[in-house]
Amino acid sequence: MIDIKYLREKPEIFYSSSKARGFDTTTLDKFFDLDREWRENLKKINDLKHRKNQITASISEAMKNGGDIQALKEEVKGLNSNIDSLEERQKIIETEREVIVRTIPNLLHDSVPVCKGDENNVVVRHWGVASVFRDDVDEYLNSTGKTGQYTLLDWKPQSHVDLMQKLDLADLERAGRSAGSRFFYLKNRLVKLELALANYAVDFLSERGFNVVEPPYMLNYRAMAGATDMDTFKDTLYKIEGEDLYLISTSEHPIAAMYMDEIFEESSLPLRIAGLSPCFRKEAGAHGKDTKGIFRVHQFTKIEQFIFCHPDHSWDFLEEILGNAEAIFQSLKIPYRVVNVCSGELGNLAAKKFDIEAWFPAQGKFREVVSASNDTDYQARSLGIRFRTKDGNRFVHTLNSTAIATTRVMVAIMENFQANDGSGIKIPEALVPYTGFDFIPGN
RNA sequence: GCGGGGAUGGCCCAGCGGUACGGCGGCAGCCUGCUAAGCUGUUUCUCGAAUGAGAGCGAGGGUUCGAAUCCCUCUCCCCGCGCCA
Repeated sequence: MIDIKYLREKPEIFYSSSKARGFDTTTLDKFFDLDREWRENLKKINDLKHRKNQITASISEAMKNGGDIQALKEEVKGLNSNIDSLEERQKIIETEREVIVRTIPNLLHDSVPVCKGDENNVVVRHWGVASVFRDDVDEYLNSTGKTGQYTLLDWKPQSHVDLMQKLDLADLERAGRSAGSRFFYLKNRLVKLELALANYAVDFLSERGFNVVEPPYMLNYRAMAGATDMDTFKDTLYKIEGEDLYLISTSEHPIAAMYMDEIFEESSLPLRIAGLSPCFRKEAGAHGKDTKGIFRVHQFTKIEQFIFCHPDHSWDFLEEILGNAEAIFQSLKIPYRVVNVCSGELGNLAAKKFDIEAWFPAQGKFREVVSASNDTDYQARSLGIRFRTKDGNRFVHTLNSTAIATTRVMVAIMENFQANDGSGIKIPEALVPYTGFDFIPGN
């Protein structure tokens, strides 16, 4: 959540940031109304309590000296009923204010492009020589500022759905029956490929100073509410019936919550953590999009980068985690572009976000495979994660980025490295030590 | 799941109906040539421009003029027992 004190101090900054995001600023008006009443109420309550404390002390005194205390007792009872009713009102105000404050998005970084839809996303750079079918050349060039390099294909690449069926790598129909749409049974060498990707990402990040963590796959409300926002709750989280537990939608959340209410020594920052977990997502509102295959699914495995750091360095670390993700895709030889995501498309937590979009030759477009965000102190404040300084405790900054979301990367590999006769899929060289094979053949 | 013991400031710990003791660490200052030691003060949150006031003893209720302390419910941790891949 945002800093209430700062909101009181500099309301205009929050109004302009909210406007750029397309966030309804009447919410901010409501906050200030409630906050004013809250402070007035607090003053009254504290004055009454002060009086009560004085009387209580004089009762104590009177009892020692054998004075009369009946009248004093009556006065305290009167004060108590006043205090009770004011505190009841105060609780209501606090709850309402809390609900509102939690919806107020993080302040945008200056470099975030302002927009409504995703049209103003800024392409920062692109990498690789893409395989582009002749009909998709315009799309590819327009998506790379006309400077993207490519190999022209005169044959239409097959979709990953067709490839998986042809090569017996997944069973989607049976998954539909036993679990529902957007689920899958992975099979054979695709399972090995997934394990290889997970292993590869874990090794890659370990070598770059990350501690590897496999987190709980469920969180209680308090941890989840601290690590996420209401949009995530509404649209993506699965709840366990009858328990205070939610299935995680990314290991970002359990890892952020891992240090809930803790205080780091400054010397222990930055703390780099690589999270490995399945991710469960409702994908509400995604009807009609990517209904086939494993591109958009309710359950997938992801290796995530997470960093707790000193506030002065978080923008450097955003470059670091984005760089790590890029290095992974370069090592896999998957062409991609980096996008600076515009204000209207940002989540509430992120002050700035870069997406990496890989080129998918069968779909003929760039699509999101990585999201790298700096949440500044927003998530840390909700979770109470601080570090010690000689001038008191300050909130850390938190950052997160995908390293590898296995399903999407497997789709990218299938689409980019399929043999032109549909006979199989080549495995990127960097993965071969992990898979133990360099090709997925047909039967 | 059953029994027993716990949860107090950054950390350790006392208090067990009269408003949170002491230590360690941190910070500021004093003091010796430096360091160590020693001495003094300070150390959480909220409101307030400020003198200041309020809150805070795992969480939530209750009894009382007054609750860290007594009562009830819950959470988590430790030690046994049970169950278990």
